[in-house]
Amino acid sequence: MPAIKRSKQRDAIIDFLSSRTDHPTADIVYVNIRKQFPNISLGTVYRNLSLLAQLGEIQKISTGTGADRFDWNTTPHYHFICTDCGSVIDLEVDALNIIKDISSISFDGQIEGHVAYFYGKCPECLKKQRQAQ
Amino acid sequence: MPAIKRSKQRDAIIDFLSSRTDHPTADIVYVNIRKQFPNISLGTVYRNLSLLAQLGEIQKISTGTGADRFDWNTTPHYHFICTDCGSVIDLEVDALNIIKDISSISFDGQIEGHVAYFYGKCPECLKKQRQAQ
DNA sequence: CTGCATGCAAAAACTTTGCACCGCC
DNA sequence: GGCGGTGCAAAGTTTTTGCATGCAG
Repeated sequence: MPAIKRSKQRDAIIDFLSSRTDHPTADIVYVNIRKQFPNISLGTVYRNLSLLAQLGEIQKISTGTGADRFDWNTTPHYHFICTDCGSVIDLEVDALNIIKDISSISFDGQIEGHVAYFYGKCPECLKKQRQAQ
Repeated sequence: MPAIKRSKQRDAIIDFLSSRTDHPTADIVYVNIRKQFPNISLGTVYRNLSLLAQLGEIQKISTGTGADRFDWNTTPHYHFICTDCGSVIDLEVDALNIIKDISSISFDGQIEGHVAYFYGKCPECLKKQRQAQ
């Protein structure tokens, strides 16, 4: 594999992601990095996000609705996706329990990782719903 | 919401899905249904798959790589996705354990459902890997 | 009849890629 | 200078949608 050289654009992408906890899409990253690098291209953003995800420096989240999102928080945790507004929120769940469940699975293949998404209504949308009644 | 009328095309899609356990993509459904309805359009396939998923009659699986897949098996179960060949395999895990974990999550929103994907190498690819060595 | 479902095609949404150029080591 | 990264644009992939027509209830 080719050597990896540092670049200002990639640094800026990491900086931006580390400043957010709301799991931005590639396009949101692009729009924001443009404030600093007006000439950066969407292709570069995608290339770097893919690279960083492969390196394990960020996490890619496929919500199943709309564009993929990216999370700088690589510690084991899970995601909640609001079915009303689409926002993605970190969940603190003890991964150990789920990992214990995995070890009990009878499966001939080799399980190397897992992701879990929880769906429902986020606190914001719950509040709005109650107000509307 | 509008009333739902039965259609031969939708019936055929359900029939096809119920005959498979390999979680076909919309395109695979399309190609196969065309044997029976040569004039069916991809749009109709997508419309019906979305509808059925909303009704809870099938399950949509966003693997994060390539097109979404659809599963006729709506009983609680999880999916294994092979990182080598992309195949999707049903996993028999006791959902109750995971649901117990969920109830212990401290979260102000309302969790209504969850999905989990497990990644790794499927039995087939493991075998090939061993043979190649 | 009424209006939902379909076929068709265009377009939208999202992501990847080829290529020439730029800049770091 | 060599090689990886970038910008730009084109193309690829997957999914949605507008509209006229067809068919179920």
